Amino acid sequence: MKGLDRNALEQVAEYFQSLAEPTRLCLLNALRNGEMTVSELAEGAESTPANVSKHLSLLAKTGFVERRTQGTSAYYRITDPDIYALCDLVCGQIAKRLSAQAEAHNAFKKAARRA
Amino acid sequence: MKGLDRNALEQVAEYFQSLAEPTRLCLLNALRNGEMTVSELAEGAESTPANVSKHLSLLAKTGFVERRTQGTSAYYRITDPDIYALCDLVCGQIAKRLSAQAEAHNAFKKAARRA
DNA sequence: TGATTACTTAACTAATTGGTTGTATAGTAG
DNA sequence: CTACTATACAACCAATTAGTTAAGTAATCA
Repeated sequence: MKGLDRNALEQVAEYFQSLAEPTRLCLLNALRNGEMTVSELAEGAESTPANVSKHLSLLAKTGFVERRTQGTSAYYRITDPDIYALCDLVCGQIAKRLSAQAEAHNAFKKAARRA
Repeated sequence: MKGLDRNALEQVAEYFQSLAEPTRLCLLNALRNGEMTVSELAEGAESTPANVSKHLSLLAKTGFVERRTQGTSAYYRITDPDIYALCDLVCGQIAKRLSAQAEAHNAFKKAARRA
């Protein structure tokens, strides 16, 4: 990520955009355990099949998931498990921030006690 | 990222959302080389100071950058360089996809030649 | 065949967002 | 003080988007 032209930046942004929605993250997280149908995913995500289907087709378009049909059901699965490395990295970043916040909070309380 | 409640998912989504915009990625990329003023960043990103200022305050609010003023200028810098690990990981993912696409493209051409 | 199930998609609404423009603030120079 | 510079911010607009609703498609079963 050094000499990035506008086109490359847009690709990276689109990648992040796919992950910038709680419901989609929930779907990807559910798919950690293997492929699932739309209705199973909808139940797990506490959403409607229509909404989940829309999110899944976006994730399919951007290459995060793949689709397989069997009978009247559509099974979705993760294309490349490496994306979880990304999610875990982000979770680590957020955890780091939260602990930094906690530390700052403690420091503040300490200072308040001194005052 | 296993047992994630709605709140955690929203935090992660917000994190990704901050990175889901080409101009903001451009700013973060420019800040790899150290702190810069708003107008310097605006020039580098081929945007207006007002627009860049808005993006920077979002990045500051979500904790990606920090602000320092000197004279009439505002200098921004990266809070935690570890975010670049994330960006590089994403670039790697995208590169992987592009090469997969290229391979599929070649396979298609090969098949077409055979037909 | 008709009925049911599972999913997709189009149309719509409400909310969000990137960018622009104009105004306000703060520091600096004369 | 005024004038100028750098930045921030509010108001606004156009475009995008998450979610709902209803209609449409495809496979299964009586």
